[in-house]
Amino acid sequence: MEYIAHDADIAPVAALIADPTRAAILTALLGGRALAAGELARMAGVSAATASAHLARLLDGGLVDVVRQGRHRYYRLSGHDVAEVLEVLARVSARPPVRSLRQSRQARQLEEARTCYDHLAGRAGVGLFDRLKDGGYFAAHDLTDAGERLLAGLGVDVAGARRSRRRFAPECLDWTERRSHLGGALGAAITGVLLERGWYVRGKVPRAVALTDEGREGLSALFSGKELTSGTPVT
Amino acid sequence: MEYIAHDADIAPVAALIADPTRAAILTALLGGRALAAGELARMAGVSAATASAHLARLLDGGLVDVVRQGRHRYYRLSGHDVAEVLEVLARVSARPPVRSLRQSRQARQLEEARTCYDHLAGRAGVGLFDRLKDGGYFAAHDLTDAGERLLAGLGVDVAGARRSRRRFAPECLDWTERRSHLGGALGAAITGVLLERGWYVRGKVPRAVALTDEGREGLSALFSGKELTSGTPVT
DNA sequence: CTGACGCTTCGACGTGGGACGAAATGTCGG
DNA sequence: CCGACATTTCGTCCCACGTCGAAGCGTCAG
Repeated sequence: MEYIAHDADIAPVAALIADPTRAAILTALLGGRALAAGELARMAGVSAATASAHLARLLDGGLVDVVRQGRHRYYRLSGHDVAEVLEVLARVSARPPVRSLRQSRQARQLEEARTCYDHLAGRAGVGLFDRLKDGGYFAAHDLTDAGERLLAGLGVDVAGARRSRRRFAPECLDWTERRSHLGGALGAAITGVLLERGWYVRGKVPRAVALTDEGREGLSALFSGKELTSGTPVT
Repeated sequence: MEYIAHDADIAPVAALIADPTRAAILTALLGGRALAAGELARMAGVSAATASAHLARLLDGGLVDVVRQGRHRYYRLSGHDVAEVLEVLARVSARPPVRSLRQSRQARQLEEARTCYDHLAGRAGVGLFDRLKDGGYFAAHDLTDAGERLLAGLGVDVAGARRSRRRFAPECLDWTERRSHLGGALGAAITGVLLERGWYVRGKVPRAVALTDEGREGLSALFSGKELTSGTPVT
């Protein structure tokens, strides 16, 4: 259960953003225009010397680019991924402490079962994936022979999914459940069949789906009577 | 030219991630499982006391949740947006210093002219938007009367674009040019006409498009002889 | 050539915060 | 009720870093 190696040192970049003055400079630059050092100093409310030191560090860290033009030096964000970091950081920084009732009801619906792009997610997605693994239908990022037969019987075009240019069966980390569900071409193919058969139907809230009675019976029969437990073990 | 108010204090959250020990804890939690305090201390290579202090700060900052279970305390990331921050931060932290020749050639093609979803971006997109504004065809986030006539003559279904549920004419910040181009329903409609007329054709690289000779002439005539300059003024 | 201006480098100062060991709190097994 | 264990709190040390004024480079105007 290894994940893609994405262990770049996060701390140094975060440290660059962590200083209030540098954060002010970066958000000023978020507008997309290149700004002169002096102007940034004024905006951030520090002396030219201080701003210069900060800009040097941001430059060294690769968060900004500089364009020398006459006796001015214009700084700008070094790329759209930097802007993305700032925006996503702003989003979590502005997180409201609590949610309204309406929002929390919708949130609960989405936690139960929803689509993630085109495949099943939420407790339902995680549960389905667990049952595929527990039943010996799926292992090591691929279907077993038993799994191929199971899905063929259900009407899933596994061969077609394999020919697709998408990744076949990547695990997709589910953040309300903090566990993985099945994504990619296979996840989409399975979910397509579930919706066609009417085992799941789309709800009013955009990405929500709901299990129908037929779906409950069908899935139960498919996995030969095992209960679909939806407990949330912490480990 | 105001932007959406998104000026949450970024620095405090960044400061939480900026410490190497806390960053190690957070990335350990990125796997999605809830982990006990002692385990996190071991993973981060610090004493239990130190880890505890860090976890308290992360908790206070709202980056992690805690679940008390017996004499253990299991910590986990507080939401998927936190995970998003970490991942996007990892992406910029791992940025390769230089690009291969092939990549840089493709990058140059894309910088010149490309589609952004369904509308024109890159130098071409920014240039087109500038000429619309400079010619008095577009102002204050909407077409002027002259602009309506200009685009009607070209065959753009402006009325249809207005009826669309998409935003009509939002400015879309272009990160290779660091300037805005035209997006939304209107941007898509215009780009559709440009492609239909063969003024731009799609290139081999996925999102690349290229200006044809007819396109050069047509645009030149449209804007009554003004040159299409592609200089890059910094301000 | 000279003065004005923009920016960076240098030197010195002060504070914030991360590290650990030891002791306190809390929880489980018997 | 009592030891074993997990976790937090407390006290202390110390270094890293943000801040500014002054001095040093470049660049432009005349």
